[in-house]
Amino acid sequence: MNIGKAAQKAGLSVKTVRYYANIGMVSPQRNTQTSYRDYADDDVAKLHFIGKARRFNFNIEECKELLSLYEDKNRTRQEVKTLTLAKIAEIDSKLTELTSLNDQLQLLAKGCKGNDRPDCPILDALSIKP
Amino acid sequence: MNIGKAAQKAGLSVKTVRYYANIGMVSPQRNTQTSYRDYADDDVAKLHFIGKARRFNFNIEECKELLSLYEDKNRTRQEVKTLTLAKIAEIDSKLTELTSLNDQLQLLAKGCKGNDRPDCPILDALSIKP
DNA sequence: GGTACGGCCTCCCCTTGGGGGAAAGTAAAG
DNA sequence: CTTTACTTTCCCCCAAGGGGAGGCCGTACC
Repeated sequence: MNIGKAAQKAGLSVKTVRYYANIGMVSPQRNTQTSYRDYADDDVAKLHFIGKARRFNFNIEECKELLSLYEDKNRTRQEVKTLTLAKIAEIDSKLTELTSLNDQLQLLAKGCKGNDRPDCPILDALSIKP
Repeated sequence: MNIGKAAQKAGLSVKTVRYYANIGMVSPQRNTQTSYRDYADDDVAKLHFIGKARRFNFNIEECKELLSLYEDKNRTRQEVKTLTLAKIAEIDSKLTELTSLNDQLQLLAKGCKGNDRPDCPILDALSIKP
């Protein structure tokens, strides 16, 4: 099937699917006459897999790894689990950082009356030297 | 003072400070002979302010707004507080998203024994169509 | 006076993960 | 046959700088 259909089936944009082809992540056959990309069901399954992994915050490089594990019948669960645990740790650290940021901003906002006076404790806080 | 000293005082890299000058966020005087940038204490204070706001996850455009409020003696607290609350909401939504992601990955990892068997519930989950 | 070293300048390419759009070929429908 | 929709390649764009080349500038040292 053509790229438009494949993209639609996989729930991705045509641009995205073409990008994945360009970086060699999902390489469809080519129609020798028109040079249109020709996606097999198997390709669409891969695209779908990648889309889901991306939504799980795996980046392109990690998606490539997962995909090669997905295609490798000799893979072990260990390899996949390691990648997943690393991703969890990464998200955890991001969560910690954002939570702390949120707390600090909440404190700032709380200290500010939000009226039309020109003095502002938020700006003051941003001005203080470390 | 030269850019190196200014960057050091503000806790930023020289590249970053030069970038801020290029986009017109902090525009130092120029030495007419050497064309070296010449940072006043006031410029350094602004750089410092920006650095802190960036660490609070404000992006460049938002930093520009905050900076203009910072420099505007007629500003109101309301404007600053509005920006801050918007940033809090943004971070909140990111937190929600990441938390949900984390939960789902935890579930996947828990369902996987992580041994050397080739079948893998994580990959299976990524393969399921929506 | 020369020279070695470090700081500064501009300019250009690189990053992530695609988006937007132009120019041109192709397919399907009226 | 013409219009419209789809596809192709190609190029530029985003944020927020990082890395490095090639060329001035200034100073410390011999």
